[in-house]
Amino acid sequence: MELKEGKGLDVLNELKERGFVEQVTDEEGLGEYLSSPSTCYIGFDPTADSLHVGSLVPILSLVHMQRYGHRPIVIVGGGTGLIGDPSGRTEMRKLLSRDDIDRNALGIKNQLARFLNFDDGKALFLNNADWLTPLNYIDFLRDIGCHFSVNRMLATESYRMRLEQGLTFIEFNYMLLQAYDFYYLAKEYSCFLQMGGSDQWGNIVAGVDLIRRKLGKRAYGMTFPLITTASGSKMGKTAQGAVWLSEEKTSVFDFYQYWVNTDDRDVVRFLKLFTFLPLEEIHKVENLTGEQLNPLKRILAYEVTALVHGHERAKEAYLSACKTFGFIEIGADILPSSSIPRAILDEVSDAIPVTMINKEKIDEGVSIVDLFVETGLCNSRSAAKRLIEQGGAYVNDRRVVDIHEKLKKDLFVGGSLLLKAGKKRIHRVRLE
RNA sequence: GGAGAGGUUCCCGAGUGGCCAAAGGGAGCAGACUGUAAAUCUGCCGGCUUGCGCCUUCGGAGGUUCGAAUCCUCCCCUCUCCA
Repeated sequence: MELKEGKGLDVLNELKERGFVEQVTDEEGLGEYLSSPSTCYIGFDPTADSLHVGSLVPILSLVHMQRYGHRPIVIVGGGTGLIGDPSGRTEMRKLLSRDDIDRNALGIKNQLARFLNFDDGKALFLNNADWLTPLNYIDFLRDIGCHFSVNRMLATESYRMRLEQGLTFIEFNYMLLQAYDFYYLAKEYSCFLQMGGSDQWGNIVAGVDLIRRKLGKRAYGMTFPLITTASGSKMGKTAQGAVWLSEEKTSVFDFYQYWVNTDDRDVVRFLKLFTFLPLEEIHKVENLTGEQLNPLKRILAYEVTALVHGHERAKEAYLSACKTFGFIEIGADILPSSSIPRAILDEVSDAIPVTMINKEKIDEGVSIVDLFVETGLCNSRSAAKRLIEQGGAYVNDRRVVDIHEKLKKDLFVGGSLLLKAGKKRIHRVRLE
């Protein structure tokens, strides 16, 4: 990963131009802070063992920081995860066990290692359980609690919406703990910038205040906008659930497809947010409309997939999609920095998710309905039948009309067969 | 601890003894149209079944009844007011 030369304002400007910045506590001061190599941090909740598309913005902001020579710190909330952040929630979070949290933290760390360089302390991965669990309740109240005004806490957006629903005391403490994290990092790691989602504003500001009071130093906060799609839904949510960054949870092909299916209105915005393609190049394609956006969508999908899964896997997904949806020439002048293959390649690569099936089973013929269920393309046999009745089921690109159809061996061309649910969801079945 | 209100299928939300697998909306899925877009239109949208139909569901457990999401009892949970 190449390093960028530049002053603090440059990172800030790049982040702003790319749409990463919602709010900053003190823009001028922050610019100054970032004018020399500095440290910044973001906390991630260990609520699952994988991050999803929604976490991409925070992750990539840290990557930008590292590229400009700053030191990102990732905090995994091993301690705060035991509490549960009420921000942006209308219901209390499910409390996780310690084991769950530890396992999730590990998964998250492995994923982040794909994005950030953790060598030689260029980025740090810390677990706040290390300093939160040893805290003594009485000491904490006296040292930290005395700096917080309940009146002001209640006035914050994050708590106000919860006051209608009910808020437990354990959750009410979350803000103090996160503020303490920031204070601790400022003290121990000279980290004076915290970033986070817009729902974190209250927690971040609390930390900034605490640092001022305890250390007499100036700290900064920055929040990212909540990224929604043009049609109004949250990023990374589909009927199947979240779009995950881990291959086990969301196949590379599906991941790629998620991005190709981006709404027209979002394409340029997403190129800025989710790829590292130079802004000058993106500016040049900003005015493309209609069908011309298709190459951009493919590039967007390719680039994001490459960031998350690597170029090889991205290429496979891209070529698999081309096989199904057709190849279009992507001009060399369109976003030239992208390494998407621009010529027709006839490599035999395949990123379509695969299910293996026992050979013996096929001999007596396997029911088409069962196969759709087994591959996960349908949730139940009823759903599979419905799909067929509605004409959305395909075997090797032939529409299935009969619910009772049994698939025989001869349909397995070269030992494999292609199932489609609708026009976009594809699955391969191989004999073993 | 006391008083009241409430917990319905993915979400919101109707339903107060049979016509309820449960209105309506949203989300989602499929089809048509397209550009793997959006919008629109049509259909679907608990499970099993070719189908007649059968099974499971209305916070939980019991009960009344030929029959319960609807009535009764106990329990759990949430909210509001009071302490």
